[in-house]
Amino acid sequence: MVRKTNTKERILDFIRVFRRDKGYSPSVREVASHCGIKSPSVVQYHLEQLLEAGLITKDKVRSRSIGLVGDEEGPAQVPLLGVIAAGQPIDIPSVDSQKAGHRMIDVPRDIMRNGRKLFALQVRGNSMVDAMIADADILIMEQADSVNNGDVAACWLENEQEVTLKKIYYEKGQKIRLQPCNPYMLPLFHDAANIRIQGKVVAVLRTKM
Amino acid sequence: MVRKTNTKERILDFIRVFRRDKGYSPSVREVASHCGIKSPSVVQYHLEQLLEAGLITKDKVRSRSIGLVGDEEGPAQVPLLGVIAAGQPIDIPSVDSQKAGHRMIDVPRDIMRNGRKLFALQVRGNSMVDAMIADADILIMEQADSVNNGDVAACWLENEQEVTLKKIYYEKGQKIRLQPCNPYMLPLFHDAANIRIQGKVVAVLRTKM
DNA sequence: GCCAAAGTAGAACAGATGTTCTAATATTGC
DNA sequence: GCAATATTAGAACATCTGTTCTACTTTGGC
Repeated sequence: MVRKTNTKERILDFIRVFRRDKGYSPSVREVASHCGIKSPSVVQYHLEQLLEAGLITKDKVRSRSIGLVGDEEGPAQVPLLGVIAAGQPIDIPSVDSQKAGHRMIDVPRDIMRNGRKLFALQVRGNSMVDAMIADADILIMEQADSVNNGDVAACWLENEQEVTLKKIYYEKGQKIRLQPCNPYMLPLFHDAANIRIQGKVVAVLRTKM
Repeated sequence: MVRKTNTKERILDFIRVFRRDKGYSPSVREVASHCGIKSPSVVQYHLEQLLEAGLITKDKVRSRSIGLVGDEEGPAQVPLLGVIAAGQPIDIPSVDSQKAGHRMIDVPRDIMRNGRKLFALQVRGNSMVDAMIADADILIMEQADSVNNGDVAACWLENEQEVTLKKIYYEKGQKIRLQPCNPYMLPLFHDAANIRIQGKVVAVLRTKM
């Protein structure tokens, strides 16, 4: 099966962007069509379970009556947990503690998908120009110990004692290919043992120009 | 006839409470029923006029697609007006026309300050790596013919026939210094006459990693 | 491999829904 | 009162839409 992401997640995501975009909910068949599903009954099948799980609301028989729970309102913000620089590992004090006076960073709504644990780090220095990331940029990251091939991740390199931001590809023989985001630069190869994934980069914001 | 309030007002009021209550819009016949109207065509008749007057939005044929304008505290979004690439000038079709089916881009709330006319352009190609901007990045821009020293602007270079993104510094003698955002790169100098400012870059978003 | 469970596809149906057309009725300006 | 305009009704239609049912395929545990 090629499908990587969960069908229910894709459905939720589609409903979210559709609603945000159009102001009303998609029909069952529109969901099917945009999520690569061939039959409305399949959508119905998943909607019933999402309803049971309390993730959506929905009136019987009413068209376009799907609602998302706990979605709207409340500004889209993530806590700024610290600084990321080349020479020091990321110290994440526990993402949940947003109570502690962390500055909150405004982010685009559409990256706040179903309860992902997101946080922000501010880049210090110019060590990541090879990842097209400038001094003072804000990285929006998701907590993760491991990532999928092609994801951009923040990695701590044990031997080098430094943080780097690269696309991750798992290769044969416990090797990991670190591919710079800048397409003009060449990849590095490391032993998996040398690399500690510290989080997955979801977005980059540059608002101070 | 006993009807005291205007029919259009009653329709608008009903749509408003219905949406607030249910989270989606009523159907034409539901409007009719709750507003004491006997025929869906009458509702259609009034909806057309409300649409013309710009008081509601509505997609043709889509059920329950009525939206109220200026109501619910729209999410922070700006219209994606087009593409920006090295070899072609930016063609901005008029920032106001957000009605035309432009895709709307979610942006951080805090960049939407005091009614600035913002729009978004998607970067195509890798011609702006020197500005730390990657392919597919989203530029959030503000309409502007001129900028202040140090602002990052999109400039059209007449002689070279290309778009570039640089920090702008006005120097003596009608010269303009174009300073790359990448601190490792050297500035260019141009005659002011060769440069047409096309907009000021407010932010850069990179959400597809 | 085997089996149960989960997921997908397709068809079919009843009712909902937006739309259009024509005709009737009410309102307004003169 | 009269005519022009605005509004309302009703019917009819094509399509959209939610729902249900059955059958088929994939997945995961053993």
